[in-house]
Amino acid sequence: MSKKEELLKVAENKVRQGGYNNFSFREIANEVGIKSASVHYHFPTKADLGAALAHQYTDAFLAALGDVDEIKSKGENPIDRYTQIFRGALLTDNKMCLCGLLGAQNESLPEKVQLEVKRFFEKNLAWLNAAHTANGETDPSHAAIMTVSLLEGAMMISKALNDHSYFKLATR
Amino acid sequence: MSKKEELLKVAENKVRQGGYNNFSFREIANEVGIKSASVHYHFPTKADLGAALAHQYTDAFLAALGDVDEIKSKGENPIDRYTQIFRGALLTDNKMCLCGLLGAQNESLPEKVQLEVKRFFEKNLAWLNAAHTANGETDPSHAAIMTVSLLEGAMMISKALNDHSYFKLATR
DNA sequence: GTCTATAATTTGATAGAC
DNA sequence: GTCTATCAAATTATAGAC
Repeated sequence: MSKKEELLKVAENKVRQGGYNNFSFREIANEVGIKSASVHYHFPTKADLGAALAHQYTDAFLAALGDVDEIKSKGENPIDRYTQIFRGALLTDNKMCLCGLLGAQNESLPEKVQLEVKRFFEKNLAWLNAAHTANGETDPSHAAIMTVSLLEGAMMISKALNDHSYFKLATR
Repeated sequence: MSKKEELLKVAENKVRQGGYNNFSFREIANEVGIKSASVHYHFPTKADLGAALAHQYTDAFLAALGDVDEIKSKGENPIDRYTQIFRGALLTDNKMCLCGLLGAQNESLPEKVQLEVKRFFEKNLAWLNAAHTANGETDPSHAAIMTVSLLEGAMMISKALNDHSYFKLATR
C-alpha cells in the first residue's frame, strides 16, 4: 500500500469515529511514519484530503454493493445485500458510515467535501431505486428513501447507545 | 436571558451545524459580549458545557413532546406529534438534531457528554414505546426503534443532500 | 517524496485583579 | 461575574533543501 493509500486509510478511521475535525495532518503522518509536511505533497489542503476520502469511500461502497441484476439473477434479494453491507460496516469495523457522519455535519464542511458526500447518497438512492424496482415494489423511489434513512439512523443511534443489538433490532 | 443561557443557545446552534468541535469558548464568548475566560466561570471545562448542552436539549425536547395520555385523550396520534416536532427542528431551525449529530461522533466525545446523549435516546425510546403501546401496536418497542431511526436518518440525509423535500418524503 | 524549519492562528485553560 | 494577561499545545500551511 502506498503512503497515500495508508494516509487515507488511517484518516478514514478517525473521521468515522469523530467526524471531519477528528484527525490532523500531524496525527495521520505519525501513524504512517512520515512528517506532516509530506502529507501536503499528496493532498495540498485538508479539504482535498476530505474530498478524496469521501470519494474513495463511495466508490468502495458501490463496488461492494455490486450489480442489482446480477444479485437478482442469483435469486438473492438486493435489499438484504444492502442491509448486510451496512451491518458489516457497523459490526465489523465498529464505526459509523463515513458519509453519514459527514452528512450530519455538512454545514461546517468545505464545499468540495460536501459535494462528495452528496454524491454518496445520490448513488445509494439510485442503487436502491433499481433494487426496489427489481423487487416489483409499487413506489421504489419512496422505498429507497425509507431504506437508507432507516439504516443510517439505526447506525447513528447504535453508536449513541453504544449497543449493536439496537441496529440488529432495527434491521430484522 | 442570563449570559449562561445565551452561551448555551449560541453553542447549541454551532454544534447542530457542525458537531462538538464546531464552537470554541472564544467564539461563543464574543457572540454574547463577554470574554472567553468568563465562560469558564459558568462551565469549568468544555466537556461540562457540552454535557449541559445535551442535557438541556433533552429536557426541552421532552417538554415539547408532552404527555402521551394527554395527546391521546385529545384524539391526536402521538406518533404524528413526534414526527411534527422532528420536522420543525429541521425545517424551522434548518439544523440537525443536536443529539443525533453528537451520537454519530460519540466515540470522540468526553464521557460526560456521551452519557447525556445516551439519555436523550433512552428517553425518546421510552416515550415512543408508550406512544405505540397507546396506539395498540403489536410490537411497540420495535416500532419505537423504527420510528426514531427513520427520523434521525432522514434528517441526516436531508442535511447531506441539502434538500428538505427529502425529509418530507421520508415522513409522509 | 520526504525532510527541517517555521510562520500565523486558534484552542482550552489558569492566575489573579476588580 | 467579568476582566486582563498569559500559557502551552495544536492546527493548517508554506519555503526550500535533499
